[in-house]
Amino acid sequence: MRYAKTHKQETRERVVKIAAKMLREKGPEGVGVADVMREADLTHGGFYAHFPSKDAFLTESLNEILTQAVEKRRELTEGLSPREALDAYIDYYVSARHRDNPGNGCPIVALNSELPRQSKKFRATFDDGVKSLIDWLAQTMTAAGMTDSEKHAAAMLAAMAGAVALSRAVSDREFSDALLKTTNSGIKTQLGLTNSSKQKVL
Amino acid sequence: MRYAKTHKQETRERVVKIAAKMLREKGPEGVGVADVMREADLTHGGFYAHFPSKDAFLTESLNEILTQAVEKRRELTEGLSPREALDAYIDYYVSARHRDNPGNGCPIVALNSELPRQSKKFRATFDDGVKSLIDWLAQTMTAAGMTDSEKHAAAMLAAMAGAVALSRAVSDREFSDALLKTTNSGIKTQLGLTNSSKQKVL
DNA sequence: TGTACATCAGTGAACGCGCGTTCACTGATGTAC
DNA sequence: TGTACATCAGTGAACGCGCGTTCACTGATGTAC
Repeated sequence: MRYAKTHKQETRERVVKIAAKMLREKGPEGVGVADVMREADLTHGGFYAHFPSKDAFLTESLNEILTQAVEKRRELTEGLSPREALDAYIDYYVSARHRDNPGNGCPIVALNSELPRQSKKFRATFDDGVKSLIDWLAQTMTAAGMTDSEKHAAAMLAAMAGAVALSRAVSDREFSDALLKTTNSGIKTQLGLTNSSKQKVL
Repeated sequence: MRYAKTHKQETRERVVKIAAKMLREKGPEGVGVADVMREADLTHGGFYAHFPSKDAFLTESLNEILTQAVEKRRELTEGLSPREALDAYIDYYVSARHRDNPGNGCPIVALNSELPRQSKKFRATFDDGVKSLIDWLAQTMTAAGMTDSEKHAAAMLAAMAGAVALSRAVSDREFSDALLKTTNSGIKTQLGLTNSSKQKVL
Protein backbone atom coordinates (compact mmCIF):
# COMPACT_ATOMS: atom_id res chain seq x y z
CA MET A 1 0.00 0.00 0.00
CA ARG A 2 1.80 3.05 -1.27
CA TYR A 3 0.42 6.28 0.12
CA ALA A 4 0.08 9.87 -0.94
CA LYS A 5 2.97 12.14 -0.04
CA THR A 6 0.99 13.86 2.69
CA HIS A 7 -0.22 10.56 4.15
CA LYS A 8 2.43 10.06 6.79
CA GLN A 9 2.17 13.63 7.99
CA GLU A 10 -1.61 13.28 8.18
CA THR A 11 -1.34 10.11 10.22
CA ARG A 12 1.12 11.80 12.53
CA GLU A 13 -1.22 14.73 13.10
CA ARG A 14 -4.17 12.43 13.65
CA VAL A 15 -2.26 10.50 16.30
CA VAL A 16 -1.12 13.70 18.01
CA LYS A 17 -4.69 15.04 18.13
CA ILE A 18 -5.89 11.82 19.74
CA ALA A 19 -3.13 12.08 22.33
CA ALA A 20 -3.92 15.75 22.95
CA LYS A 21 -7.32 14.66 24.18
CA MET A 22 -6.19 11.53 26.00
CA LEU A 23 -3.42 13.40 27.78
CA ARG A 24 -5.96 15.67 29.45
CA GLU A 25 -8.34 12.83 30.24
CA LYS A 26 -5.89 10.28 31.61
CA GLY A 27 -2.70 12.15 32.42
CA PRO A 28 0.80 11.52 31.04
CA GLU A 29 1.08 8.04 32.58
CA GLY A 30 -2.40 7.15 31.43
CA VAL A 31 -1.57 7.69 27.77
CA GLY A 32 -0.43 4.33 26.43
CA VAL A 33 1.38 4.05 23.12
CA ALA A 34 -0.77 1.08 22.13
CA ASP A 35 -3.97 2.87 23.23
CA VAL A 36 -3.30 5.92 21.12
CA MET A 37 -2.38 3.90 18.07
CA ARG A 38 -5.43 1.67 18.42
CA GLU A 39 -7.64 4.74 18.61
CA ALA A 40 -6.11 5.82 15.31
CA ASP A 41 -6.81 2.37 13.81
CA LEU A 42 -3.14 1.50 13.72
CA THR A 43 -0.93 -1.01 15.49
CA HIS A 44 1.51 0.08 18.15
CA GLY A 45 4.55 -1.06 16.19
CA GLY A 46 4.32 1.89 13.83
CA PHE A 47 4.56 4.44 16.59
CA TYR A 48 8.33 4.77 16.45
CA ALA A 49 8.29 5.55 12.77
CA HIS A 50 6.67 8.82 13.80
CA PHE A 51 8.09 9.67 17.23
CA PRO A 52 11.47 9.07 18.86
CA SER A 53 10.01 8.29 22.29
CA LYS A 54 6.84 8.46 24.31
CA ASP A 55 8.15 11.48 26.16
CA ALA A 56 8.87 13.48 22.99
CA PHE A 57 5.43 12.45 21.79
CA LEU A 58 3.77 13.75 24.95
CA THR A 59 5.58 17.06 24.62
CA GLU A 60 4.36 17.35 21.04
CA SER A 61 0.84 16.53 22.18
CA LEU A 62 1.02 19.28 24.78
CA ASN A 63 2.13 21.64 22.05
CA GLU A 64 -0.92 20.65 20.04
CA ILE A 65 -3.09 21.36 23.08
CA LEU A 66 -1.59 24.83 23.41
CA THR A 67 -2.18 25.56 19.74
CA GLN A 68 -5.81 24.49 20.08
CA ALA A 69 -6.18 26.61 23.21
CA VAL A 70 -4.95 29.75 21.49
CA GLU A 71 -7.34 29.13 18.62
CA LYS A 72 -10.24 28.56 21.01
CA ARG A 73 -9.43 31.77 22.87
CA ARG A 74 -9.44 33.67 19.59
CA GLU A 75 -12.82 32.22 18.54
CA LEU A 76 -14.34 32.97 21.92
CA THR A 77 -13.34 36.60 22.08
CA GLU A 78 -13.21 37.63 18.43
CA GLY A 79 -14.81 40.99 17.90
CA LEU A 80 -15.52 41.57 21.57
CA SER A 81 -14.42 44.54 23.64
CA PRO A 82 -11.76 43.82 26.28
CA ARG A 83 -14.37 43.74 29.05
CA GLU A 84 -16.65 41.47 27.06
CA ALA A 85 -13.72 39.25 26.15
CA LEU A 86 -12.78 38.77 29.80
CA ASP A 87 -16.35 38.10 30.70
CA ALA A 88 -16.71 35.52 27.93
CA TYR A 89 -13.45 33.83 28.80
CA ILE A 90 -14.37 33.53 32.48
CA ASP A 91 -17.74 32.05 31.53
CA TYR A 92 -16.05 29.56 29.25
CA TYR A 93 -13.37 28.63 31.77
CA VAL A 94 -15.20 28.52 35.08
CA SER A 95 -18.13 26.40 33.97
CA ALA A 96 -19.71 22.98 34.39
CA ARG A 97 -19.05 22.39 30.72
CA HIS A 98 -15.32 22.86 31.14
CA ARG A 99 -15.36 20.68 34.24
CA ASP A 100 -17.17 17.90 32.39
CA ASN A 101 -14.99 17.91 29.29
CA PRO A 102 -11.39 17.62 30.43
CA GLY A 103 -10.34 16.22 27.06
CA ASN A 104 -11.07 19.53 25.41
CA GLY A 105 -10.21 21.76 28.33
CA CYS A 106 -7.31 23.67 29.79
CA PRO A 107 -4.16 21.62 30.41
CA ILE A 108 -3.39 23.56 33.57
CA VAL A 109 -6.53 22.11 35.13
CA ALA A 110 -5.96 18.65 33.73
CA LEU A 111 -2.26 18.26 34.51
CA ASN A 112 -1.79 20.52 37.51
CA SER A 113 -0.49 18.16 40.15
CA GLU A 114 1.34 15.85 37.75
CA LEU A 115 3.59 18.48 36.26
CA PRO A 116 6.37 18.46 38.83
CA ARG A 117 7.11 14.88 37.79
CA GLN A 118 7.31 15.47 34.04
CA SER A 119 10.38 15.86 31.86
CA LYS A 120 12.21 19.13 31.49
CA LYS A 121 11.01 19.65 27.92
CA PHE A 122 7.43 18.89 28.79
CA ARG A 123 7.55 21.35 31.64
CA ALA A 124 9.18 24.00 29.48
CA THR A 125 6.36 23.67 26.96
CA PHE A 126 3.85 23.94 29.78
CA ASP A 127 5.56 27.10 31.01
CA ASP A 128 5.24 28.63 27.55
CA GLY A 129 1.54 27.90 27.50
CA VAL A 130 0.93 29.35 30.94
CA LYS A 131 2.84 32.51 30.15
CA SER A 132 1.10 32.95 26.84
CA LEU A 133 -2.30 32.74 28.50
CA ILE A 134 -1.33 35.10 31.31
CA ASP A 135 0.06 37.57 28.79
CA TRP A 136 -3.20 37.55 26.90
CA LEU A 137 -5.20 37.97 30.10
CA ALA A 138 -2.95 40.79 31.31
CA GLN A 139 -3.09 42.62 27.99
CA THR A 140 -6.84 42.30 27.82
CA MET A 141 -7.17 43.49 31.40
CA THR A 142 -4.94 46.47 30.71
CA ALA A 143 -6.97 47.25 27.61
CA ALA A 144 -10.05 47.15 29.82
CA GLY A 145 -8.51 49.87 31.95
CA MET A 146 -7.32 47.75 34.85
CA THR A 147 -4.08 48.32 36.74
CA ASP A 148 -1.39 45.88 37.86
CA SER A 149 -2.75 43.49 35.27
CA GLU A 150 0.31 41.24 34.99
CA LYS A 151 0.32 40.33 38.67
CA HIS A 152 -3.41 39.97 38.95
CA ALA A 153 -3.72 37.92 35.78
CA ALA A 154 -1.48 35.16 37.17
CA ALA A 155 -3.34 34.96 40.49
CA MET A 156 -6.67 35.08 38.70
CA LEU A 157 -5.74 32.24 36.36
CA ALA A 158 -4.51 30.16 39.30
CA ALA A 159 -7.78 30.79 41.11
CA MET A 160 -9.85 29.78 38.09
CA ALA A 161 -7.78 26.68 37.36
CA GLY A 162 -7.85 25.72 41.04
CA ALA A 163 -11.62 26.00 41.14
CA VAL A 164 -12.18 23.87 38.05
CA ALA A 165 -9.64 21.30 39.22
CA LEU A 166 -11.29 21.06 42.64
CA SER A 167 -14.73 20.90 41.05
CA ARG A 168 -13.49 17.82 39.16
CA ALA A 169 -11.78 16.33 42.17
CA VAL A 170 -14.76 16.24 44.52
CA SER A 171 -17.55 13.71 44.11
CA ASP A 172 -20.28 15.90 45.53
CA ARG A 173 -21.97 17.38 42.47
CA GLU A 174 -23.88 20.02 44.37
CA PHE A 175 -20.76 21.28 46.07
CA SER A 176 -18.95 21.20 42.73
CA ASP A 177 -21.61 23.31 41.01
CA ALA A 178 -21.69 25.81 43.85
CA LEU A 179 -17.91 26.17 43.81
CA LEU A 180 -17.92 27.01 40.11
CA LYS A 181 -20.72 29.49 40.50
CA THR A 182 -19.11 31.29 43.42
CA THR A 183 -15.72 31.42 41.73
CA ASN A 184 -17.20 32.65 38.46
CA SER A 185 -18.97 35.58 40.07
CA GLY A 186 -16.15 36.16 42.54
CA ILE A 187 -13.57 36.60 39.78
CA LYS A 188 -15.87 38.90 37.86
CA THR A 189 -16.48 41.01 40.94
CA GLN A 190 -12.75 41.32 41.47
CA LEU A 191 -12.31 42.50 37.92
CA GLY A 192 -15.23 44.90 38.26
CA LEU A 193 -17.15 43.18 35.49
CA THR A 194 -20.36 42.48 37.37
CA ASN A 195 -22.22 45.67 36.61
CA SER A 196 -21.17 46.21 33.05
CA SER A 197 -22.04 42.94 31.35
CA LYS A 198 -24.98 40.61 31.39
CA GLN A 199 -24.62 37.88 34.01
CA LYS A 200 -24.99 34.42 32.59
CA VAL A 201 -23.18 32.44 35.22
CA LEU A 202 -23.24 28.71 34.44
CA MET B 1 11.62 -13.47 66.07
CA ARG B 2 8.59 -13.07 68.31
CA TYR B 3 7.46 -9.46 68.73
CA ALA B 4 5.72 -7.34 71.33
CA LYS B 5 1.95 -7.22 71.08
CA THR B 6 2.00 -3.69 69.74
CA HIS B 7 4.71 -4.46 67.21
CA LYS B 8 2.55 -5.26 64.22
CA GLN B 9 0.38 -2.21 64.77
CA GLU B 10 3.48 -0.03 65.06
CA THR B 11 4.88 -1.39 61.82
CA ARG B 12 1.58 -0.75 60.12
CA GLU B 13 1.49 2.85 61.30
CA ARG B 14 5.08 3.39 60.28
CA VAL B 15 4.35 2.13 56.77
CA VAL B 16 1.24 4.28 56.49
CA LYS B 17 3.15 7.38 57.56
CA ILE B 18 5.79 6.73 54.93
CA ALA B 19 3.08 6.38 52.30
CA ALA B 20 1.35 9.53 53.49
CA LYS B 21 4.44 11.44 52.51
CA MET B 22 5.18 9.50 49.33
CA LEU B 23 1.60 9.83 48.12
CA ARG B 24 1.91 13.59 48.06
CA GLU B 25 5.36 13.55 46.50
CA LYS B 26 4.80 10.99 43.77
CA GLY B 27 1.06 10.61 43.35
CA PRO B 28 -1.03 7.46 43.69
CA GLU B 29 0.63 5.67 40.78
CA GLY B 30 4.06 6.73 41.96
CA VAL B 31 3.67 4.95 45.30
CA GLY B 32 5.08 1.45 44.82
CA VAL B 33 4.38 -1.31 47.31
CA ALA B 34 8.04 -2.39 47.22
CA ASP B 35 9.23 1.23 47.56
CA VAL B 36 7.18 1.89 50.67
CA MET B 37 8.21 -1.37 52.33
CA ARG B 38 11.87 -0.79 51.53
CA GLU B 39 11.67 2.67 53.07
CA ALA B 40 10.35 0.97 56.23
CA ASP B 41 13.27 -1.53 56.14
CA LEU B 42 10.97 -4.38 55.23
CA THR B 43 10.53 -6.59 52.18
CA HIS B 44 7.54 -6.21 49.92
CA GLY B 45 6.21 -9.69 50.67
CA GLY B 46 4.95 -8.64 54.08
CA PHE B 47 2.75 -5.89 52.72
CA TYR B 48 -0.35 -8.05 52.38
CA ALA B 49 -0.20 -9.15 55.99
CA HIS B 50 -1.13 -5.54 56.77
CA PHE B 51 -3.31 -4.35 53.90
CA PRO B 52 -5.81 -6.10 51.62
CA SER B 53 -4.76 -4.18 48.50
CA LYS B 54 -2.75 -1.22 47.32
CA ASP B 55 -5.92 0.76 46.80
CA ALA B 56 -7.16 0.22 50.37
CA PHE B 57 -3.68 1.13 51.54
CA LEU B 58 -3.72 4.39 49.58
CA THR B 59 -7.07 5.32 51.05
CA GLU B 60 -5.74 4.67 54.52
CA SER B 61 -2.69 6.78 53.73
CA LEU B 62 -4.94 9.62 52.63
CA ASN B 63 -6.81 9.30 55.91
CA GLU B 64 -3.51 9.62 57.74
CA ILE B 65 -2.76 12.76 55.71
CA LEU B 66 -6.08 14.27 56.71
CA THR B 67 -5.48 13.48 60.38
CA GLN B 68 -2.09 15.15 60.19
CA ALA B 69 -3.59 18.15 58.43
CA VAL B 70 -6.19 18.71 61.13
CA GLU B 71 -3.48 18.50 63.78
CA LYS B 72 -1.29 20.96 61.88
CA ARG B 73 -4.18 23.40 61.52
CA ARG B 74 -4.79 23.19 65.26
CA GLU B 75 -1.16 23.85 66.09
CA LEU B 76 -0.97 26.75 63.70
CA THR B 77 -3.98 28.60 65.00
CA GLU B 78 -4.13 27.59 68.65
CA GLY B 79 -4.85 30.55 70.90
CA LEU B 80 -5.24 32.97 68.01
CA SER B 81 -8.24 35.17 67.32
CA PRO B 82 -10.29 34.24 64.24
CA ARG B 83 -8.68 37.00 62.19
CA GLU B 84 -5.20 36.04 63.30
CA ALA B 85 -5.96 32.38 62.65
CA LEU B 86 -7.00 33.09 59.07
CA ASP B 87 -3.96 35.25 58.55
CA ALA B 88 -1.66 32.56 59.92
CA TYR B 89 -3.30 29.83 57.86
CA ILE B 90 -3.00 31.81 54.64
CA ASP B 91 0.67 32.49 55.39
CA TYR B 92 1.24 28.81 56.00
CA TYR B 93 -0.66 27.68 52.94
CA VAL B 94 0.29 30.19 50.27
CA SER B 95 4.02 30.11 50.79
CA ALA B 96 7.27 29.00 49.18
CA ARG B 97 7.73 26.59 52.05
CA HIS B 98 4.45 24.81 51.27
CA ARG B 99 5.35 24.76 47.58
CA ASP B 100 8.74 23.23 48.28
CA ASN B 101 7.54 20.53 50.67
CA PRO B 102 4.75 18.64 48.94
CA GLY B 103 5.34 15.58 51.12
CA ASN B 104 4.14 17.47 54.18
CA GLY B 105 1.64 19.71 52.43
CA CYS B 106 -2.01 19.83 51.51
CA PRO B 107 -3.28 16.82 49.53
CA ILE B 108 -5.57 19.03 47.49
CA VAL B 109 -2.53 20.70 45.98
CA ALA B 110 -0.62 17.45 45.62
CA LEU B 111 -3.36 15.28 44.13
CA ASN B 112 -5.58 17.81 42.39
CA SER B 113 -5.59 16.62 38.82
CA GLU B 114 -5.22 12.93 39.62
CA LEU B 115 -8.32 12.63 41.74
CA PRO B 116 -10.88 12.05 39.01
CA ARG B 117 -9.10 8.78 38.22
CA GLN B 118 -8.99 7.40 41.76
CA SER B 119 -11.25 4.79 43.35
CA LYS B 120 -14.61 5.66 44.84
CA LYS B 121 -13.42 5.15 48.40
CA PHE B 122 -10.32 7.22 47.88
CA ARG B 123 -12.39 10.03 46.43
CA ALA B 124 -14.92 9.82 49.24
CA THR B 125 -12.12 10.21 51.77
CA PHE B 126 -10.81 13.17 49.81
CA ASP B 127 -14.26 14.75 49.86
CA ASP B 128 -14.39 14.43 53.62
CA GLY B 129 -11.06 16.18 53.96
CA VAL B 130 -12.03 19.02 51.67
CA LYS B 131 -15.31 19.58 53.44
CA SER B 132 -13.70 19.48 56.85
CA LEU B 133 -11.20 22.15 55.84
CA ILE B 134 -13.85 24.34 54.25
CA ASP B 135 -16.04 24.01 57.34
CA TRP B 136 -13.19 25.15 59.52
CA LEU B 137 -12.42 28.07 57.20
CA ALA B 138 -16.07 29.09 57.03
CA GLN B 139 -16.54 28.89 60.78
CA THR B 140 -13.42 30.91 61.40
CA MET B 141 -14.48 33.48 58.83
CA THR B 142 -17.92 33.76 60.39
CA ALA B 143 -16.30 34.14 63.80
CA ALA B 144 -14.24 36.94 62.32
CA GLY B 145 -17.45 38.72 61.39
CA MET B 146 -17.55 37.89 57.71
CA THR B 147 -20.72 37.10 55.77
CA ASP B 148 -21.49 34.36 53.25
CA SER B 149 -18.55 32.47 54.69
CA GLU B 150 -19.49 29.01 53.45
CA LYS B 151 -19.54 30.03 49.80
CA HIS B 152 -16.48 32.20 50.00
CA ALA B 153 -14.47 29.63 51.93
CA ALA B 154 -14.74 27.08 49.12
CA ALA B 155 -13.72 29.54 46.42
CA MET B 156 -10.93 30.86 48.58
CA LEU B 157 -9.52 27.40 49.23
CA ALA B 158 -9.69 26.59 45.52
CA ALA B 159 -7.83 29.80 44.75
CA MET B 160 -5.12 29.07 47.30
CA ALA B 161 -4.71 25.45 46.23
CA GLY B 162 -4.67 26.49 42.58
CA ALA B 163 -1.94 29.01 43.22
CA VAL B 164 0.31 26.60 45.12
CA ALA B 165 -0.28 23.87 42.52
CA LEU B 166 0.58 26.23 39.68
CA SER B 167 3.60 27.52 41.58
CA ARG B 168 4.84 23.91 41.67
CA ALA B 169 3.94 23.22 38.08
CA VAL B 170 5.90 26.02 36.45
CA SER B 171 9.68 25.88 36.15
CA ASP B 172 10.22 29.62 36.31
CA ARG B 173 11.13 30.27 39.94
CA GLU B 174 10.69 34.02 39.75
CA PHE B 175 7.23 33.68 38.30
CA SER B 176 6.41 31.05 40.91
CA ASP B 177 7.47 33.30 43.79
CA ALA B 178 5.54 36.25 42.40
CA LEU B 179 2.40 34.16 41.97
CA LEU B 180 2.48 33.07 45.61
CA LYS B 181 3.08 36.60 46.82
CA THR B 182 0.25 38.07 44.78
CA THR B 183 -2.17 35.35 45.77
CA ASN B 184 -1.25 35.60 49.43
CA SER B 185 -1.93 39.32 49.60
CA GLY B 186 -4.88 39.07 47.21
CA ILE B 187 -6.68 36.56 49.42
CA LYS B 188 -6.00 38.63 52.52
CA THR B 189 -7.32 41.75 50.83
CA GLN B 190 -10.48 39.90 49.87
CA LEU B 191 -10.97 38.86 53.47
CA GLY B 192 -10.26 42.36 54.71
CA LEU B 193 -7.26 41.17 56.70
CA THR B 194 -4.68 43.52 55.27
CA ASN B 195 -5.10 46.45 57.62
CA SER B 196 -5.69 44.59 60.84
CA SER B 197 -2.74 42.23 61.05
CA LYS B 198 0.98 42.58 60.48
CA GLN B 199 1.91 41.80 56.88
CA LYS B 200 4.58 39.15 56.64
CA VAL B 201 3.91 37.92 53.18
CA LEU B 202 6.53 35.35 52.23
C1' DT C 1 13.98 -27.30 85.10
C1' DG C 2 14.00 -28.92 80.48
C1' DT C 3 12.07 -30.12 76.00
C1' DA C 4 8.60 -30.19 72.16
C1' DC C 5 5.41 -27.50 69.99
C1' DA C 6 2.49 -23.44 68.43
C1' DT C 7 2.61 -18.76 66.97
C1' DC C 8 3.10 -15.25 63.58
C1' DA C 9 5.68 -10.96 61.65
C1' DG C 10 8.41 -10.93 58.18
C1' DT C 11 11.14 -13.22 53.98
C1' DG C 12 12.06 -13.97 49.22
C1' DA C 13 11.05 -16.37 45.08
C1' DA C 14 7.63 -16.61 41.75
C1' DC C 15 3.32 -15.36 39.08
C1' DG C 16 0.84 -12.84 35.45
C1' DC C 17 0.27 -8.62 33.31
C1' DG C 18 0.89 -4.27 30.87
C1' DC C 19 4.11 -1.21 29.47
C1' DG C 20 7.70 1.18 26.17
C1' DT C 21 10.60 -0.22 22.74
C1' DT C 22 12.76 -2.98 18.81
C1' DC C 23 12.89 -5.20 14.51
C1' DA C 24 12.33 -8.38 10.66
C1' DC C 25 8.81 -8.47 7.66
C1' DT C 26 4.63 -7.23 4.39
C1' DG C 27 2.53 -5.69 0.36
C1' DA C 28 0.70 -2.08 -2.55
C1' DT C 29 2.40 1.09 -5.75
C1' DG C 30 5.64 4.14 -8.41
C1' DT C 31 9.71 3.78 -11.33
C1' DA C 32 13.42 1.90 -14.40
C1' DC C 33 14.37 -0.59 -18.31
C1' DT D 1 3.51 -2.20 -23.21
C1' DG D 2 5.21 -5.34 -19.87
C1' DT D 3 8.17 -6.95 -16.15
C1' DA D 4 11.56 -6.60 -12.21
C1' DC D 5 12.78 -3.86 -8.57
C1' DA D 6 12.86 -0.06 -4.96
C1' DT D 7 10.18 2.33 -1.63
C1' DC D 8 8.21 2.85 2.84
C1' DA D 9 3.93 3.25 6.02
C1' DG D 10 2.36 0.07 8.66
C1' DT D 11 2.34 -4.96 10.93
C1' DG D 12 2.86 -8.12 14.63
C1' DA D 13 5.80 -10.92 17.37
C1' DA D 14 9.14 -10.44 20.78
C1' DC D 15 12.14 -8.17 24.37
C1' DG D 16 13.12 -6.58 29.10
C1' DC D 17 11.34 -4.42 32.93
C1' DG D 18 8.59 -3.03 36.91
C1' DC D 19 4.44 -3.62 38.96
C1' DG D 20 0.74 -5.70 42.34
C1' DT D 21 -0.08 -9.92 44.26
C1' DT D 22 0.57 -14.78 46.15
C1' DC D 23 2.53 -18.24 48.96
C1' DA D 24 5.53 -21.70 51.06
C1' DC D 25 8.77 -20.91 54.25
C1' DT D 26 11.78 -19.00 58.37
C1' DG D 27 13.11 -18.52 62.97
C1' DA D 28 12.78 -16.31 67.45
C1' DT D 29 10.03 -16.68 71.38
C1' DG D 30 6.07 -17.81 74.53
C1' DT D 31 3.60 -21.82 76.26
C1' DA D 32 2.33 -26.67 77.55
C1' DC D 33 3.73 -30.65 79.72
